[in-house]
Amino acid sequence: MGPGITDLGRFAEPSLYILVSLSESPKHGYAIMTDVEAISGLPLGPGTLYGALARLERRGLIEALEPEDRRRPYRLTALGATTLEAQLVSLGGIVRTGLARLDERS
Amino acid sequence: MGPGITDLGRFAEPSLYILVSLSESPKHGYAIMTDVEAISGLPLGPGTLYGALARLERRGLIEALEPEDRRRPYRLTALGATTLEAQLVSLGGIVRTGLARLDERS
DNA sequence: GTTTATATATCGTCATACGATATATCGCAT
DNA sequence: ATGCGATATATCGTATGACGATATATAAAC
Repeated sequence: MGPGITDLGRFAEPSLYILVSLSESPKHGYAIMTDVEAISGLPLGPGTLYGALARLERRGLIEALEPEDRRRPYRLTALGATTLEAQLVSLGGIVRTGLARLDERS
Repeated sequence: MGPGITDLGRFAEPSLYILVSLSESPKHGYAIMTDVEAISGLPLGPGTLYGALARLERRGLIEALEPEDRRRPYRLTALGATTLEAQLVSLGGIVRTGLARLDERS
C-alpha cells in the first residue's frame, strides 16, 4: 500500500498526482515520475505509474500522443481536465474543513 | 472502486474523511457516516466504514471509547491528529498546484 | 568502455473499497 | 399495539488498485 510519509494506507493517490502533472503540459511516463516526486515528495515507481496510466486512459481522462523516439507522451483530455478540477475543488473543501476543525481543538 | 461523482477510481479516500469527521469531536460509526456524507457529498456505506475504522484503530490513529447504549464511539488520537494535519497540508499543496496549473491553461 | 540516467513494461502480492446483506433497537405516527 | 423509518453495528465476497521487484534497452557522460 503505499506508505506515504505517514502510512495512511494507500493514501498517495497516484492517479491524482498524475493528472496534476499532466495539467501542466503533456508528458511521457518518466517525466511524470520525476515531476510527481518533485511536487509531492513521494516517489512514484513504474509499477504504480504504468498501471495508473492505463486506467486513466481507459477512463478517457488522458490520451496517448504519437511516440517520439522512445517516449510515449500522454495528454490530459477535456474530460480529464474538468474531472480533475472537480476533484481538486472537492478536496480543497475537505482540506479546509479538516484544518479548521483541527485548529478549533484546544 | 468507489466511483465518486466522477469515477476516478477509489478516489473517495474514506479514511481521510473519517479522520476529518473525528477531528471535530468523537463520534460513533453511524454519526461518522452522516457527517462524512454531509461534508463530502459522498455516501459512506457500512462496508467501507467499519473496515476503515478497524484499520485506523490498528494503526493507532483513532481509539475506541466506552460504548454508550448501542453506540461505539471513536476518538482521534494524538498521533491521528498530527498525521491528519500533515496529510491535509500536503494535500493542500497539491490542490493549489493543480488549480494553478489548470488556471494557466488557456 | 563502463557506469549512470533515461525510458518503458510486467508480474505477483497484499490492502482496500464498497455493494450486499443481516440483525437489532428506537421513536413516532396512525 | 403495530408497523415503519431511522438509528446502529457487523460481516462476507469481489473487484480494483498500489507498489515493490524485476527485466530490458538506449542515450549520455566520464
